[in-house]
Amino acid sequence: MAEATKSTGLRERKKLERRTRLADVAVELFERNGFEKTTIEQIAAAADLAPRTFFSYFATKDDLVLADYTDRLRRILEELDRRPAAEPAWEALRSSFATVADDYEAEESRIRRRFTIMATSPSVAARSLQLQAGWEQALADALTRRLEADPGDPMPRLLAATALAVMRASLQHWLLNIEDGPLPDLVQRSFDQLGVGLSRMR
Amino acid sequence: MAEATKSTGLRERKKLERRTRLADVAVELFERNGFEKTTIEQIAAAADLAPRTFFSYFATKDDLVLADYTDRLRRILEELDRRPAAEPAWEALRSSFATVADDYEAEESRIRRRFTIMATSPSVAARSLQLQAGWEQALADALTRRLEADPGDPMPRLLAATALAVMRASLQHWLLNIEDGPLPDLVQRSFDQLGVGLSRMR
DNA sequence: GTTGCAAAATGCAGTGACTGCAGCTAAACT
DNA sequence: AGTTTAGCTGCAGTCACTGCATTTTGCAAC
Repeated sequence: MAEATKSTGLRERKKLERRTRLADVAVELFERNGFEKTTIEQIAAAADLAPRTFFSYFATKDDLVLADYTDRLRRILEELDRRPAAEPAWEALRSSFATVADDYEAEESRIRRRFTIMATSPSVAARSLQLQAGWEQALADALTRRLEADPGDPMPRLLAATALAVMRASLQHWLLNIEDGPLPDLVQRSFDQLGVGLSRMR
Repeated sequence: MAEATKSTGLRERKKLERRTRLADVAVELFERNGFEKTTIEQIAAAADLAPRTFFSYFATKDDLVLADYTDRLRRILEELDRRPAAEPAWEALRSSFATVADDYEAEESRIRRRFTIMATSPSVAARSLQLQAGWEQALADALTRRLEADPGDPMPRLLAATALAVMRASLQHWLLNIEDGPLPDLVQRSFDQLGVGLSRMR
């Protein structure tokens, strides 16, 4: 039972607890008063911390809303690694994103709340896209390794960009038209519709 | 000769001149001193305007770098409208983006300069992506009309998102690997590689 | 349990983007 | 010339975010 509980010490535990507490009270305040009208000072006060301390946990106010993005990317990459090497790249991407779609579906309320905030505060939406651009890079790298392609081959990046675009479009559609069925199905269908041409390669 | 010269009056002409002057001196300052280290005060001074006046021309400092984005979107939409209605959507998109690729190619130095600024100042990159998200919406709307699809049909958005992703990936590849040939060719090829599955629909 | 160390929290004093408001200048119209 | 009005300007203020100096606190060695 080496690292089952990763709370190595009190210090680490407190750190994590403070981070989640900040994110929690922040989202609550955002929903009550709006993102723009909530100041960092208020958030820090609600989390019982000094304003200055906020910035050792989050680089920007935007990041507060997108706290789990890092995990999400890791999840995609893990799933991608788990797919058999013989499987065509587009297939592997489809499966990986389907898994993530399951996660989203399971956390619908959280996702929806975030969507609401993004809809009214452009800076958060912008930051979200910027983080996704980082995902694109990471995905492209992973695909380059997977396909054993040249570092200069544009195909991995093209695949990564397209997959992310499909995911984003599906997510948005799902959030706005929930009657069209569960997200994983939507993602599957979208990937398939694009995939006819792609699944052939490798 | 009603609106051949759209300089209706002195007021309009001055307005336009000031706007371009601001953008010009700003880019110059950005290149010399870096984006972050250039203040709005300096820009206004260099353009011989009051700092407060800057904000009646540009909403944010970021927008200064992306001054021409609106035109670019209009261009894409115009080209799309110009394509024959019988042409499959993916084909039409490919042609439209190829035209824009020509524009980019012709303005390589400007594009490259902007790319450099974006690479070092994340907020500009984020803003750029956010504007592109607006393009996605506009493109999706145009495609919905073109395909006479239901307002709820996810396909137009999927097409729009994918096309933009392809364009972005191609552009980035072109900027980093100029030896791989002209941008329009790259765009064409990328569209084709994805298109096998798509060109069938409509 | 006391002592010494390092990480983290805090306080302070800034910088700079951006906003609202109120007054002024100059273009435009009669 | 006289009036209207769009747009420039100055001023005061808010707030995200930063660097630096200081204090607190978990932790480990003794």
